[in-house]
Formats: sequence, C-alpha cells, structure tokens
Amino acid sequence: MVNRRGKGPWWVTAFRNQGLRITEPRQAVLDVMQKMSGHHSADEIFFRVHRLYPGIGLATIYRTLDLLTRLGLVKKHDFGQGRARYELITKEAEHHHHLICEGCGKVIDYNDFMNEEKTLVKKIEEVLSKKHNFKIKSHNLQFYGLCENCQKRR
Amino acid sequence: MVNRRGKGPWWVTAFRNQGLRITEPRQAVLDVMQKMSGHHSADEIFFRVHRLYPGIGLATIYRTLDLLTRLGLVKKHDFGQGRARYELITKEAEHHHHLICEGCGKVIDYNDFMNEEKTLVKKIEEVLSKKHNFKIKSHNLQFYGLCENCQKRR
DNA sequence: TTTGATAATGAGAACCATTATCAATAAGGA
DNA sequence: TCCTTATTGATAATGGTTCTCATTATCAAA
Repeated sequence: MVNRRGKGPWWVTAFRNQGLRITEPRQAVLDVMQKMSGHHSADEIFFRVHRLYPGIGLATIYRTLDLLTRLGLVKKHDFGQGRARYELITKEAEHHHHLICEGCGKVIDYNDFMNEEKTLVKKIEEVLSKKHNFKIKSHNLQFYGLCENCQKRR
Repeated sequence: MVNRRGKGPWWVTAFRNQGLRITEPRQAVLDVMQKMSGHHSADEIFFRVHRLYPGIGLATIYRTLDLLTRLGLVKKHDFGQGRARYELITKEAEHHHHLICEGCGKVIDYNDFMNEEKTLVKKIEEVLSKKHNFKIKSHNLQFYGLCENCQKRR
C-alpha cells in the first residue's frame, strides 16, 4: 500500500515528519515484519533480515524495533519468556490479547469479549485514576496455561 | 502466627511435608519478607537478609525465592522492569492487581472491581479454553501509566 | 550534482539479572 | 554421634539487550 503522495510506502510520511532518515535497515525490518505477521523476537527478525541483507547487524535491529515502537508502528510485548516480542500494528490486528502457553511458549491471539473488557477497564480506570491520582496510559490482560499439545505431552 | 502442632512457624509444616530442610537462609528470607510486605526484587531482599546474616549469598536468595514460589508461599511478579519482584502470599494480600508507574517503577496494589473481573475472566476462560483447547491456569491484568509525582515531574 | 552536517550503522564490548557449577557444609533421621 | 544427601557460598557462565565509537550514508542546501 502506497501513500497518496506517491513518495513510497505508507510509513515514509511518518518518518519524514519526524526528521528520520529512510534507510535500508529500516525498510528491511518493516518489509520483513509485514511478511511474517505475528509476534517475533528480535533475533527471529534479525535472522530473517539477515538472509536478505547480511550486512545488517543485530544492534541495528534492536535500535530499529525500539524506534518503530516509539513511533507507534510496532507493539512490544512481554510474555514473560525472557525476551521481548514485536508485532507490527495493522488495521487487521486490532486491539487483542493473548493466551500464552507455559509449556512451549506458543502465543494465541484472541479478541473475544473485547467490548465487555473495554467497559470494565474503563470503569476501573476511572476509579483508580481518581483514587490514586494515577494517569493510566495502557493496560494488559493475559492468560497463562497449556496449549493442546502441551496438555497431552505432560 | 504459629501452627497448631507447635512445631514452629506456620510454614514449617509445608516444608516438612515436602521433605525440605529448615535452614537458616530459608528462615531468614521468610522473616524478612514478612517484615517488608509488598513486592521486592531479589537483591532488595538479599540486602535486607544480608544485614542480619552476612554469610548468606545472593544465589541462595534466588534459590529460596524460587522454592517458595513453587511451594505457593510467594508470588513472583513481572512488572516489565527487567527484574522480577516477589511478594509473600498472606490472607491480607488477597487476589489483587497492580498499577505500575512507567516513570519511577512504583507499584500500587488495587482490588477494586474484583467481582466484576472474576465474572468476566470466567466467561473468557470458558470460551477460550473450548475454542482453542487451551487449559488456562492463571491470568494477569495490569495498568501502566504515571503516578502522581511523575505526572508533575514531566 | 556536489557538498556538508549529522543521523544512522556495524562490530563488539559492556551490562545486568538470573542460573549453573562444584566443592564444602550442615540438617535431621537412624 | 554418625551418615546420607539436601543445601549452601562463591563465582563463572548465560543470554537478552544496550552502549560505545569510529565509519558510513542520508538528504537539505548550495
């Protein structure tokens, strides 16, 4: 998808607005992430990028993922697995949460009961922000357990 | 609080039942954690223990916290701060969740709307466990934002 | 098109919480 | 008290992530 000024991919404008340079590593990371939808660790992304651009280093992958996160193009997840996972934000991947398998680390997205959740979260936010003078920016609901395979295996 | 068999503190029975030995480091960690209620990192606990028992090493603190977690006497939290935090489980500290300040790392407990939450979580669990054949063991809801001080400071 | 200021990069060292190793110690049943 | 072996202390190792710094590349301006 190209933006309406024909200056390149959709994210080019976001970069230019911030005075950020369009570089090969940044394009490579974004390209790769679009192709591998889902949540991936920095070094999974590194290996994929590395196949196409062997010159790009791991440090740059981290720097780029951090930049994209700050720009709001990527969401950084912590599933308690000792490494962060990064997900490209798209219109398809709306607000959702995760089931995390404690056996194999598999992560399942879900977006059931999002309306009920939003209602409850809003109520909680209202009460808590007043009660504790706390400005809530985001929240996070995740379920831990065992996936189908790991239930059998143990 | 002493258990009804008069064999020492309440947790002694839990240890004996598992064939675990009652050692000075284990007593020290439990004593200190009872005195410093709340969530603390391993090295905060280490320093407190160290004042009373300079011979006890950090590795033992980690081993003991891990043991207590497996026994269900301690809850290990991940607030996304690059270090785990440990909380002694007591009757007072019922099921609760956390507000985490992204500015200073302060953590506020809350237990408002726990009934509504339980209802929603149960509904979600029922649907998701069927839909994905996923056995849910636990869940986790946390809010991120800025505490009173950190809102002013920026 | 060329130039110049400086943002961005690559390589590897540094960092830091946590875990593993292993010889020495000590808990607790016999 | 003795003996088995769980536990410990010291320290090295691990692994994800960040930092450093000399080099390179982007892109606005000439």
